[in-house]
Amino acid sequence: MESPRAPHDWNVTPTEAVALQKRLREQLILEPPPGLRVTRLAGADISTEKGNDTGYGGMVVLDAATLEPVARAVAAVPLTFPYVPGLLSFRELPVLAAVWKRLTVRPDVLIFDGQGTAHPRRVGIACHGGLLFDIPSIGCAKSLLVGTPGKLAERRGATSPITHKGEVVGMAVRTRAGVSPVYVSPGHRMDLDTAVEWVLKASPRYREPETTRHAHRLVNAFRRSGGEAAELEEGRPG
DNA sequence: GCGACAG
DNA sequence: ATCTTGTCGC
Repeated sequence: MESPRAPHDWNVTPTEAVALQKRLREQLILEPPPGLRVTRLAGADISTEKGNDTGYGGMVVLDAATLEPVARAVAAVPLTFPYVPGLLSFRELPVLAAVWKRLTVRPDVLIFDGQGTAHPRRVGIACHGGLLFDIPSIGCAKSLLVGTPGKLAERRGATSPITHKGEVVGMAVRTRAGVSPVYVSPGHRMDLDTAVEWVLKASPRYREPETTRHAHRLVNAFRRSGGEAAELEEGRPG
């Protein structure tokens, strides 16, 4: 008997990856679990360096009320898939899956650095990762892959739908007044409104969510340390 | 065919 | 994403 969310093989070609995305898309649940209570938020990211094919990944779990780090984990894994626009998850998720196994404190929502449904086939890394880890997830990207947002006010909190081929696939969200917006879209077990709500709550001061900022700093420190986890695994100021 | 193209 | 110093501006 096959599990509803049996992990698939990562050893695939770009053509096979596209076919897999079309199947994964059908498994997406674009609605949050009834009565979802978010007490912990987490951010995921990976860092790489030019002459090295290693992906240094990390995740940081934050208390949703204070946005203070409560747990973290890292993992260094060889990268076997190239960066291809639209297939980012096949390059980064093998690394994040190793990190996820080491993360003992489970978050209620996981925010990815990349798109959710604002994707050519509506299966960005946030969707794929949400399905893989079976967790409510959000895609929060710094730039667009597809779609066009309408004009949005300069004040923090302003939003404008991102339309692609006649449908709303995400939302441009101004997390900081007068600064470029971030592009938010639901991953899995999530809807657009809830995704926007949490990205704004997680970004009280800077353009990017604290989840992403913490994860970004963690993986960069991890990479520069040459893959020496050591103190990076336990609580340490960001 | 041409241009666009998350990280 | 990464390679990289200084510099303009609040």
